[in-house]
Amino acid sequence: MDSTRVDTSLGINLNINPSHKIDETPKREFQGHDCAGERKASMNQEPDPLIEELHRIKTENRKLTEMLTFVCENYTALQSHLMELMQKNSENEITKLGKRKAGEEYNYGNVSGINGDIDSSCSDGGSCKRPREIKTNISRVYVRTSPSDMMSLIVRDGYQWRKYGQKVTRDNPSPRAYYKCSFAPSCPVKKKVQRSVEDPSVLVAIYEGDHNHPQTTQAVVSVGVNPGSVPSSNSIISSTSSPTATLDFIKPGLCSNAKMASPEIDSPKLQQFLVEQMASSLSRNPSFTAAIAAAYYGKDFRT
DNA sequence: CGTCTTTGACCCGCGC
DNA sequence: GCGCGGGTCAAAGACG
Ligand SMILES: [Zn+2]
Repeated sequence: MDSTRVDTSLGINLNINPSHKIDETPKREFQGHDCAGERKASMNQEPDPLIEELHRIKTENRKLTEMLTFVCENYTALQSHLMELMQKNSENEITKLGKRKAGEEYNYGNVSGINGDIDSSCSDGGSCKRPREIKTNISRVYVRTSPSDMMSLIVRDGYQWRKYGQKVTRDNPSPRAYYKCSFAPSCPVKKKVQRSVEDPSVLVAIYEGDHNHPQTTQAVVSVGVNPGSVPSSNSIISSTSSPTATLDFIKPGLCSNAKMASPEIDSPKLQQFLVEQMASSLSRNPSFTAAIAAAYYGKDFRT
């Protein structure tokens, strides 16, 4: 039950309640052990208030768990966004010469959707054929695998995929696998999975498009508590202090779809508020970006 | 028997 | 035009 392991050691000021009620966070209930004295005091009386309080604590605990799940979800999404920004910065600095060499080291990131596809209209007058429109949003996810499935090239993300190709690429000794969603053609999502050049225990999954259906296997959006149903437990590399925080796979693009899966978490407006707040808090901290980069490379230089 | 994986062939864009 | 590299197709096989 260490659902508190994803602690916000980054100093993120998470105002879950917009009305600054953060002071009455039920830390006391969360600790659980220190309630002994309190319970002993109330043991002399009838057990009704005790049960009542227990119930309340249970509810609160569940609420907190949900909130934690949600926060981690947003955290992952934000991280991907940060990767995107960092990649853009790197590309600007590196310019374009030696783009193949640059691609080896700086191709992490997340080109999520809104790529400025300006000038999609045919300015040329006549044939406006654009066979490869990039309207699908592409997201890149790094997944650490256990050394046992070193050659499986499988990322368990809750969806069902059908492999339709595998190629050996130029810059990477490990092959790249091509997957389509099993719901194709109704669901046009594709993904590419390849091992990282730097760290062969890290899989790089590139997703294109959004699913228009729920996940086929549940028990994926679990935080901290791993139900053990996933044998090849993949874990996203996402933390600054510990090299691998086992946030099970959450795709940033799914946040819009996942709101039907978690309808009780208030409103999407609050979600956006949370994301924005986290973004501002994180982007204000310059060492965070460096730490993220370090975490993505599996190294651990703490300033 | 249906579904998924494997794997060589094929296609297409790009640089020369 | 040609070669190269990345992406996809589809026949054959594996698997349940
Ligand atoms: Zn799908």
